[in-house]
Amino acid sequence: MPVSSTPTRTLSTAEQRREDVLRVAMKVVGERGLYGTPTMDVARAAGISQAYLFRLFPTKTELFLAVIERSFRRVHDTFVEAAANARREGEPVEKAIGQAYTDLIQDRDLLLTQLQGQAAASEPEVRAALRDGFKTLFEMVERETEATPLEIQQFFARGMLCNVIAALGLDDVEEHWAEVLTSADADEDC
Amino acid sequence: MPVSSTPTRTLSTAEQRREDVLRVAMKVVGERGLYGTPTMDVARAAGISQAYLFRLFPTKTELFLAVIERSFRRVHDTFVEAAANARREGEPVEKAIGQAYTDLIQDRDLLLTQLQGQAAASEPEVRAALRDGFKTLFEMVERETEATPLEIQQFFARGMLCNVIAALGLDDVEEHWAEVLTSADADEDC
DNA sequence: CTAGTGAGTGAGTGCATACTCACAAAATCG
DNA sequence: CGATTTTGTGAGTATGCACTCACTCACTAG
Repeated sequence: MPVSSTPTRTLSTAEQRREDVLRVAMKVVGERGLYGTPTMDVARAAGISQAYLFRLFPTKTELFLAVIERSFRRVHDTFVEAAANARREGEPVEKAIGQAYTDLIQDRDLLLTQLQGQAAASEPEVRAALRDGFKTLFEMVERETEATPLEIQQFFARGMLCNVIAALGLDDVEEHWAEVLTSADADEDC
Repeated sequence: MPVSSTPTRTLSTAEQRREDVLRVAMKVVGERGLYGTPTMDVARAAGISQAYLFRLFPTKTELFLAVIERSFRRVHDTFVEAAANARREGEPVEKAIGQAYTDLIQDRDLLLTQLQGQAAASEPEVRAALRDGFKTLFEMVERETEATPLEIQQFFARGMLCNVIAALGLDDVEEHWAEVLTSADADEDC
């Protein structure tokens, strides 16, 4: 384990590479999921050989799991940071969370990754990772906000709706039904 | 096209077979989706040869599309029927829809099929079928109920949450977070 | 009966793809 | 410097799977 190395380096460390791979893997895997994405596509997108991809992640499933975990971590960290900021500034945490939320749903890859994870939940390891991710997320929201159980449920429900909005590309559909489903307004007119 | 045939028949008509196949296909396809489900599995589950499966559905994608359409049709018809019944009995349509809803979410295969459809939405034909299904569903709900746009949005959002609850099997998880997410209560205590 | 049609299959074919291995070159260590 | 570790690859292999083809058999019309 090289620790005291010179900063000039043309090769990456494996850890760095893994991180790079995961970032681009979220794009590729988000489209077609665990079963539909050839490892070759991931390798190509990451700019490495397929052989080396398999050295970084010994199995396709493990790569997929890492993608999912990264996806959850991103959501989690974003919320925690927003809440911490709000608290430090003396602003309402609810608002901050709301803002973090609208930031996150801009990230199409993130939403698609979530969806693909759920679709592969028949794989026990994947299901376990998803349950764990949701549990952590849930408890964080419960801890950081004053929201009631019903509100939290609605919060997550809305998140799931965002996933399918991303998958169907409803943002670009200019029809009444699509606009109602995608609308983010809090006001309710009769 | 045999129309005036005797009712004793050991072979099925192709139409009948197709329907049979779709019914069992919802089970199989719901687990692993378009890319993850070998056609052989569907054929075996339906009790026919793979060769004949391909005569009934010329391509795997077309089979998948048929599954999705069937899935949407089931949801649609259930709601329409419930609404019609309620109206005939002079009962509130909202309640009837709510009841139809809780009936539908008992059908795990149906929910999983929906989720798998969404996960395969990068396939243009699939995406088109999903958009069409949602549009039809949306307009039906809008027509049959008095719900506000926000309510309709929440209605669909909750449907999406049900899909992932089914996928993760949260009904069987006896932990606080899972219970809150799966709870169907309308009452909100402080 | 015979001829024709539609249900149904066994046994492939060819290609995609998860995973491996033998090897090269760069970095680091002593 | 040479020895060792670590990043990285080209060229496989073996299996799984979508789709095909040449058939057989059940049924019906005439």
